[in-house]
Amino acid sequence: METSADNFFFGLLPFTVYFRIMPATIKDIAQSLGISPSTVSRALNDHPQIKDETKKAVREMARKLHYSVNQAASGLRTNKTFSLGVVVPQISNYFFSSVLGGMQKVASENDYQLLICQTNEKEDEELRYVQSLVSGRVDGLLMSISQETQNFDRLAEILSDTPVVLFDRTSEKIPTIHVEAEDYRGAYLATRHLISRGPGKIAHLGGPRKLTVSQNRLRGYKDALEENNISFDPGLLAHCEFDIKKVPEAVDKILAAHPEVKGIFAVNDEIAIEAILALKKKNIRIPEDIAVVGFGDYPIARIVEPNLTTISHYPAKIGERATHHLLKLINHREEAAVMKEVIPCELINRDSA
Amino acid sequence: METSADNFFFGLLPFTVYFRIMPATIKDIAQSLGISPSTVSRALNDHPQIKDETKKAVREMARKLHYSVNQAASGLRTNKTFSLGVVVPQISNYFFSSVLGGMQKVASENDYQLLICQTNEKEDEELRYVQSLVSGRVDGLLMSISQETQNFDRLAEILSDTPVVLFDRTSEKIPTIHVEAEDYRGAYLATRHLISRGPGKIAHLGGPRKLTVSQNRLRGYKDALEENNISFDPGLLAHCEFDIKKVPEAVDKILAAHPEVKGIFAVNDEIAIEAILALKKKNIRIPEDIAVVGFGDYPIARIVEPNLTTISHYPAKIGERATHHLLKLINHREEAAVMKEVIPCELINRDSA
DNA sequence: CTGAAAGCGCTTACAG
DNA sequence: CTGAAAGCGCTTACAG
Repeated sequence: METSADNFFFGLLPFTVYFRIMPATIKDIAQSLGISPSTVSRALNDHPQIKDETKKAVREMARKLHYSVNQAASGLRTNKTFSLGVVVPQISNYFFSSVLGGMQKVASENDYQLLICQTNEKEDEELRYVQSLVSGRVDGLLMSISQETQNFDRLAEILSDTPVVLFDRTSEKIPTIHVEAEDYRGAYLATRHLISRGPGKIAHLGGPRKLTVSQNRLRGYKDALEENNISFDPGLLAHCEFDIKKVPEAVDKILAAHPEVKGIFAVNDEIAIEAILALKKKNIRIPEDIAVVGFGDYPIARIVEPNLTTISHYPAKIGERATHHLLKLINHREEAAVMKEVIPCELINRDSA
Repeated sequence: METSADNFFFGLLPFTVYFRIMPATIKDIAQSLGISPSTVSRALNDHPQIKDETKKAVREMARKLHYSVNQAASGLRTNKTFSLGVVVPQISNYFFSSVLGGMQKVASENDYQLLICQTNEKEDEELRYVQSLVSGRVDGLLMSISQETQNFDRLAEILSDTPVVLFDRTSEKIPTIHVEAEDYRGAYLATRHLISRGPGKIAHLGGPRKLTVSQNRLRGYKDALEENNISFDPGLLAHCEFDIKKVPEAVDKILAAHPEVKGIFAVNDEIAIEAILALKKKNIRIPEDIAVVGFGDYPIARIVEPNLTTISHYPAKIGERATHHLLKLINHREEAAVMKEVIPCELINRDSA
């Protein structure tokens, strides 16, 4: 076994002194070939007026010299960076990391790269990142607004000069393309599913009130109740702010006001699963005594017992569509519009409801 | 309720025609203030020889004109991009997304941004991204090698000119700073924990053979056995390639060869949990009949029943340390060394073993 | 089909 | 303490 000194450094092997070899430029290629930099540039960009022979020679030499275009220089000249900025509240989160996966796919298919920033739900960090990305670093921005953000004026102002697509956490104060999950309809389906199991009260564990996501899911819940002639009872609603630590208390609150509750719809799977854990601790049977439906179809949904019935909202798809729209915005600026695309949700029927 | 037409577009609100307002430049500030661009640049960069008065005026005007530095231009001139490239096999994965979170934190504290690419475990995509990042886009690279990668020559060649730190998926063929979890010791601890529960055979569900991560965890397992005078039995080893679909078969294979097995150590939590699910289907009690230990302390570990005993390896910390090393490499190139930092692991004792 | 020249927005040695 | 000038590596109208 290795020693405990392993805990830190080991193996300080022979020093390597880095010296950054100056990368080859267009000028180097031109010189080695005895032609002009202009021609090299054109050949590299497959300009139609350059002889195939010349192109071939240039490409070969470029390979030989390990040439790769200097993006800063090219970007400075053309005002294109082939980078997209992404601003999310948190990277390490099932939903957002899946969205990022979808974005990366579409971006990469179109030879774009992603500059990803994490706001930690802080308004000032958000503003800082947006500012920095917009300053010549990216051709456009994909953004999901932080929870804390109150003042959209500055943001809207900065973004008015830049193609931007909002996803998931959107705001009407920033008029552009919005891509969202079908939050309203998903919540409606979830609640209807709970109602369909038989008569009884249905509670809702809601998310942060400020977020449109929470609001839309709450609306879906309320409308499903209404459609079934069940009047909305505020005592059946508790907000957990996406904070799983608040769940046991929220469940207690609901149970105290309405011990006879028979279904809970939670704003996301993490909250739903925490609720299941809390209910099980009280020896409440799921779904016999209380049924639970989540939102998101996180990997944990198929691990918890009973397996969580939930709404899948296809985060990778959200990322793909948002990126698709942004690239269209960048490439045909004149067609830019204020609009919303809603990605369909689906009820995944498992054992918790 | 909204109509099903919502599934796609809706709300094609008033068209907005974007026209990118040319952002203010240093020249604009200079003109409005009647001073030279040189002075503006110096003032903005807080050059010591500029009068405080001038600095103040310049900063005020910069704010008024919504000036922000053009990174492409500044980068072209100074050969600094203040961006770090990150190349990972997959973004939407608990381990990597947590590592990214840690990287983002340290990068942002040092005014660096992250350009993140996902290789999908493909050697050619990996090469393509590295190539592109290195071409003047980033000051350094953080990288976790894809499973498929066989040929390190080209990679090593490209990277020899660029500061690079490898994390988690490393290779000695790329001699630089490596940051890894304490895979060997974690596996050792996990296996020792299983052995300590009493006499009996301990199996291992291993990862992709090519990965050093898998190799180190396998070594830890073997050494723990050896230290307890248990000889290694290949019939107790099955490889699942990080593919949860292969787990039931692997469990069957082990159980067929050794029905009396009493502990399983899995290469990661996903595999461990899939094994628990498979065992439960066979009405095998956990941990009474067979105990299970995972690796990684994923969120699912505290949800599965029984709660998974596992090894925590602190992915965010791995990301933080890797970034820290890269920034040091970038800022004091001469101190660059070939070395390895190992982030300590810890046994998280829950109910599955 | 190719070249010479200008210029993208910045930084920085050089000069004063 | 400030300015004029050169130049980073590229692209592209202009000229031939």
